Amino acid sequence: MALEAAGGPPEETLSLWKREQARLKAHVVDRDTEAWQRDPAFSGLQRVGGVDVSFVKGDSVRACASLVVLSFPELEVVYEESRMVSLTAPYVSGFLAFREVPFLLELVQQLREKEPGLMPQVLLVDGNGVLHHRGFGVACHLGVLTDLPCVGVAKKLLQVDGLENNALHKEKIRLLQTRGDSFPLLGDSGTVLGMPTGQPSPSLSQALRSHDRSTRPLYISVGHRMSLEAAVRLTCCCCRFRIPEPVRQADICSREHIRKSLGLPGPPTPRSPKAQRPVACPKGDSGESSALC
DNA sequence: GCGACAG
DNA sequence: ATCTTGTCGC
Repeated sequence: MALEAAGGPPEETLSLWKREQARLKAHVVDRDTEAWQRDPAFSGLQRVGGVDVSFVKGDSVRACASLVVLSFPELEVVYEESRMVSLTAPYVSGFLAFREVPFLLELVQQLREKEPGLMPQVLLVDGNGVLHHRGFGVACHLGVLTDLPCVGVAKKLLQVDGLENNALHKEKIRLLQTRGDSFPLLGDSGTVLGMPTGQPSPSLSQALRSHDRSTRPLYISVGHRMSLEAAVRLTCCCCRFRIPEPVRQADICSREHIRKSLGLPGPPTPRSPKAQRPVACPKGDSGESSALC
């Protein structure tokens, strides 16, 4: 029947999607637009949002989209909303936004209507920003459509623009010693490649060690309305563990929602005997890396 | 044919 | 993304 399970979306669809990405890309702002973004302590920043989509195990359609808002710098959840959704678009590398963004957008709009005072001042998005085949990943996409500052936070390196997770890259990762350490991801487009409209695209992404006890880096890239420097610094300030709290809480939230909606076994009440501590941020520089908070 | 492939 | 308990370590 009308199942395209075999080879993914038809070429025609991908072509439309590419055009849409190119159109929206023109609206991306890859620099700081807010005063707090340039402040060494992020003074003025009070709410950081996170979004995520989790999936139902054996189901390729049902999923749960979540939006959470955390106070800053305490990182306490002040808002959370989850919604079961029916996915329409399949996952295709380079087109993640067409699968997830429509639902995330709905969550943001719902918040805008019902609790405008809790609107986050920035969104951490699970996935890439400008570190993308065409320089327009899901974090850019959501950023432009919501006009909110966004940061792309990916757990794996998307090997585009000549970037490779090879021995040299792994060696650079090994040199990241403490949280806040990072190195720039330099693609080929710095020379001639890159986008048609003559976008120079200098390193707009970095590999970041987000936690002292985590070897695997995060790949941070500009989403919208924020500089890479601020994006990396902010991400680090949001990390109690390897994954920044806003994204981590959104993930927990969506998975929990799925469990409930499936009427599953009792949720193991996670005891929290410890009082939560405010987040401490990285200290002075080391080599090419820098981080202040 | 082979390798790559954010979530 | 998801499949998964116990386990090793601080």
